[in-house]
Amino acid sequence: MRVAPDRPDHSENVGVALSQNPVTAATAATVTLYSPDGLIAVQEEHDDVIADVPRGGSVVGDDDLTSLTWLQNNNLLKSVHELPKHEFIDDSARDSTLSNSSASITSSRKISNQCINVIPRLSYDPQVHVNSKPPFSFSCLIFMAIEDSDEKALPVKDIYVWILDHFPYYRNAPTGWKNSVRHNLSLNKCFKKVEKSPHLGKGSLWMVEQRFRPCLIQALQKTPHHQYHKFIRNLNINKKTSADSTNYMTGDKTDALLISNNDEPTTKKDTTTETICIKESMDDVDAAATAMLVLKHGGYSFDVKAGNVDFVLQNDAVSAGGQGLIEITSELSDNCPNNDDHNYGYPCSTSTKLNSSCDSNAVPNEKETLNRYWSTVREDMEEQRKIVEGADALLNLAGIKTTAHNTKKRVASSILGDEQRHRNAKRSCTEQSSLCGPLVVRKDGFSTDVNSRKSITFANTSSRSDITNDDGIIFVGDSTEPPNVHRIRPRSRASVMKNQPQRNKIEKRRTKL
DNA sequence: TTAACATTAAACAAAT
DNA sequence: GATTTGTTTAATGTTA
Ligand SMILES: [Mg+2]
Repeated sequence: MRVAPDRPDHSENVGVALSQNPVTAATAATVTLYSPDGLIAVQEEHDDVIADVPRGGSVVGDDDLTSLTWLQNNNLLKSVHELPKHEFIDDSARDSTLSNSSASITSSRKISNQCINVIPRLSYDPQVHVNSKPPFSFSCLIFMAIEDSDEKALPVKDIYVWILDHFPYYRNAPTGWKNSVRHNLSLNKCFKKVEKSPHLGKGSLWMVEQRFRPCLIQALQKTPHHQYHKFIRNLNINKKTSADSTNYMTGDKTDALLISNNDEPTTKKDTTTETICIKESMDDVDAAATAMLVLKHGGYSFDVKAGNVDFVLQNDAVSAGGQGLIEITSELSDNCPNNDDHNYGYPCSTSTKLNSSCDSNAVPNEKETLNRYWSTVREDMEEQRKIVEGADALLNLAGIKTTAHNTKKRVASSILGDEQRHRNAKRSCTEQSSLCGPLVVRKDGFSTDVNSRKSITFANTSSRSDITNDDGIIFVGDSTEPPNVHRIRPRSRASVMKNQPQRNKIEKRRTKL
């Protein structure tokens, strides 16, 4: 008999989730911008500005990526206990804060008369705000836990323990979170299983898949209110962690470890040219070429610095946007292999916004440090570029197709593009259509995602005789791959109904007129 | 509005 | 046999 997951009633637990959205407000703000060439621009803007007011007086954006704290600390070795405990304002306290918020705003920021919707920077302390759900996603939590371990690997049990230790919220949370952790470990490509010797207990160890590490870092950086470096003892953002296989094999506790051999960079769903290239080449390319291929395509040595490198080259003239942001296109983004379902794709989108403001709490010679940093970054980039070029040449000689000179990789294939268009066009129609979709037979092996709200879009293609047979079966795709068959599920009634209030509203207004 | 991202629940199998 | 671990599907919420 199965025991249903325990779901304690926590109706009395008045937990407050951190707001995910920065509060915006019309303000007059002085924004200090730092760019790679060391230029400092001071902007006086009347605009909607993120009301994220830092301690210490200057304006810091929603992440510290460009702050010196971030750049300088290869080893962001901070204790969670360093977190201040008094500035966090949860939603319950927010209302009262709003009325006198201007008192909390530092001198660098003048609040216009109309502005009321500003709250001071939140400083979240998980040890104190035990009723607030941590702002970190499960992947981030897992990542932090693993990174914080000596071996850079943990069994699930220890991941639980780490999370409980660092985020006591989960002590009283519904037990489902453990399920979520396991779910995430399992589904998320960023985490891989590593076998360990049986006598070490049940289950496997879990590690971070190196090539996805930058994505996880980026996800951390994007976490609102993140202070992740305070949770991780040794998050070395500039290097591939040394604790991959080698560290493992020699570690005290783990000398019987074996790296699982099913941690291929590709899964059955992985249809990217990038990974396909790698997979196909493994058999018939010599080791050197393969290594270079890995180097090139995987970015497996992949690190934040590499990402920044490209950013510099691509953005020699970095422009400061009107919102106090420098918009960049980072190679980091492109290198994050995140296009597959269940990549749990970390926010490695095509463009990344780095908040370019600086923290006045940073060390005094920050400008110099930044300049130094960027110059080494340029050097590194040039070196890397040469290696990549070499790899391309070698691989082309070996008859391996590369995406040389194509840093913008994985542009959606035409098939996907078509699908996308189909979906875009059909999804809205589908909402009104029958709640019972036909059977879809996919021949192309593309998305095996049976998420109804994606797949059902094909239902409306039933009017197309070219892809629909008499049984109402729809065929999609034209490759010779074995078909994936699934029955399209309808969009749930609840989901459909969700849009109802709005329609009513519109209708009401119309009749009023 | 949409796809992508994320969370939660749960069924189920295998390992311990 | 019970519990833990791991995989998978489903439903739905959230974000850009
Ligand atoms: Mg995984």
